[in-house]
This record gives sequence, structure tokens and C-alpha cells, in this order.
Amino acid sequence: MAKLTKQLPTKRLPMLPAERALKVISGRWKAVILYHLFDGPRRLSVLKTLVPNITQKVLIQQLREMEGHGLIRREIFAEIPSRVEYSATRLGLSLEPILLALCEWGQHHADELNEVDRLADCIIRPRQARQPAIA
Amino acid sequence: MAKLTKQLPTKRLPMLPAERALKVISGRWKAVILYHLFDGPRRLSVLKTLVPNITQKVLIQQLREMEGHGLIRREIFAEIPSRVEYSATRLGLSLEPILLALCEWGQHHADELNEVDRLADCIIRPRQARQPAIA
DNA sequence: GGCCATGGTCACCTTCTGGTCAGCAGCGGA
DNA sequence: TCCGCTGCTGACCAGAAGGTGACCATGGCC
Repeated sequence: MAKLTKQLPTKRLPMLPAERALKVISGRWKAVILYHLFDGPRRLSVLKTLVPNITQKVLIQQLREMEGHGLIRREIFAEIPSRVEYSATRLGLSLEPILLALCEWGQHHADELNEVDRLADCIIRPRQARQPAIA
Repeated sequence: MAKLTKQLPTKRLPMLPAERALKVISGRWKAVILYHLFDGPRRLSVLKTLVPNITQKVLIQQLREMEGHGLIRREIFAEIPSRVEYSATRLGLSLEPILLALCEWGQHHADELNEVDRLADCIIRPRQARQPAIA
């Protein structure tokens, strides 16, 4: 029998839908991780290099939480050597427009407060900007 | 000279726009408070009753943070007796569609995970549903 | 003066989150 | 056999966020 990912009891999310959504996506690295998974499945080791400054333990921690919330999927490929891949679920993908909106609002906000200089580029881009349509 | 609201040094927000936005709106009560302010200016005492279960100290704390981030405005009216009102700024109002999207997504999320029963009504509604157009 | 309401502060404590560091199992290659 | 890579866990810790309770200043009213 396959050893499943340890499932912590997934403590109850807030009652109010908006707070629930916020709780689910606000974690120190979740937006970034999610963004990278929007581009396709990624192995842990790849994510580690894509999200520098994150430790492996914390990365896994964030991934587990997102998995528990149904945003991402964890698949073990029974190859030799075996491989583990993380990918966004439908539910996770449905967050893309929201993340995009947040990103735009964040820029707007920095703009209004004259703090644009303290702002990095928005790595979250509309899908078509990342995957040019194949004519 | 008017005594200004004590300004804590407003610690720097994250560099990435999306994270910045998340940081700004994710606080235990911010979404709810904001929602109530979308409907118009509110006095502290009124907010306290609108958001039950929040203590005054925490309420003020959340209001201060949002004020610092430019989402809301605090005005003291020099009437007798003087009155303090909190209201959403343009910047704060610009969050409405996002909060709405989060709310919808939250419902969608609960739906997908079969946890709709654990969900309260979405108090955040599109503006027109709350303020019917005046012919 | 005594009492209440409003808006607010301070000191303190608890919980949650993220973080460091060390360690481990499975597998392949030298 | 020892080393290194990959994926993962556990002990422990520090800081932030949220929460409680006591207390304060101003001003009205009786």
C-alpha cells in the first residue's frame, strides 16, 4: 500500500468566503510557488531553485498546506529513480485571475503611495503573455 | 497643532506586488471592516457593533494599519461633542472588486471541497446589490 | 462632585508562522 | 563501501499577530 502524504487535520478555515480565500492563499511563499506551478508541473528540486531564499523544509510545508487546500497536486512517478512532481489543480488554476488582480492592485497601491521604487517586477503575468499563442 | 494619529514606522511591505496586496488586506478583521466602510463612513462605536467579537483594542489596531496603508481615512469632527469617523479612501474602494472576487472564489473553493455547510453567507456583495441605482 | 459615554493607550500573554539545523531513507555511481 | 542526490521529517526557536484586562482623557449631564 502506497504511503500517503501525511495529512495534518487541516484546521478549519474561516466561515466567511473572502476570509477563507485569503487564508488559503496568504502564506509567505504561496503566491510565488503557485505562479511557478501555473507554468506546469515542477519537481521539488526545481521549485527550490525557482524560489530562492526558501528552505526546503518551509517549501515542503507550504506545498503541503496548498495540497491540503486542494490548490496543488503531488504525484510520485514510479520510475527508477522515482520522481515527485507538484502541479496546480483546476482549483489552483482558478486562482490565476485573482493573483493577477492582486498583482495589479499591488502596483497601483505602490503607485499611490509613491513607493514604486520599493517594488519588484510582477512575476505573475497573464497566461498569454507567458505562452504566446501558437499562431 | 492637531495631535496626529500615532504613526508606527509602517514596516516595509513586500517587494512583489501580489504579496504586497495580500499583506495589506490580510488581517484577521480587515476584510470585514473594509466591507462595512464600503457602505459609508462609520464611527468607532458603530464598527464595534458591526463587527462583533472584536475587541476595541484590536479594532483600532486594524484600523490604524489600514490607515497607514492608505485604505481608510480617520476624521475627527470638531463638533460638540466631537466625533471620530472612519471611511474608505479611493484606494480602499478600489479593493472592492478584489474582495468580491475573493468572496466568490471562497465559495467556489468550499464547494469543490464539499464544505459549503461550514461557510457563512458572503457579506460582501456587489455595490449595486446594496445600493440600488436611483432610477 | 459623581457618573456615564466615547475614543484611545499600555502591559502582558498566547498562538501561529516561518525559520534554522540536524538527521534519515532510497537509490545510483565510483 | 562510501559519497552524493532527492525528498522528507522532527526538535527547537524567534517574531509577528491577535487577544485580554486595566486604565486614561475629554466632555456632557444630573
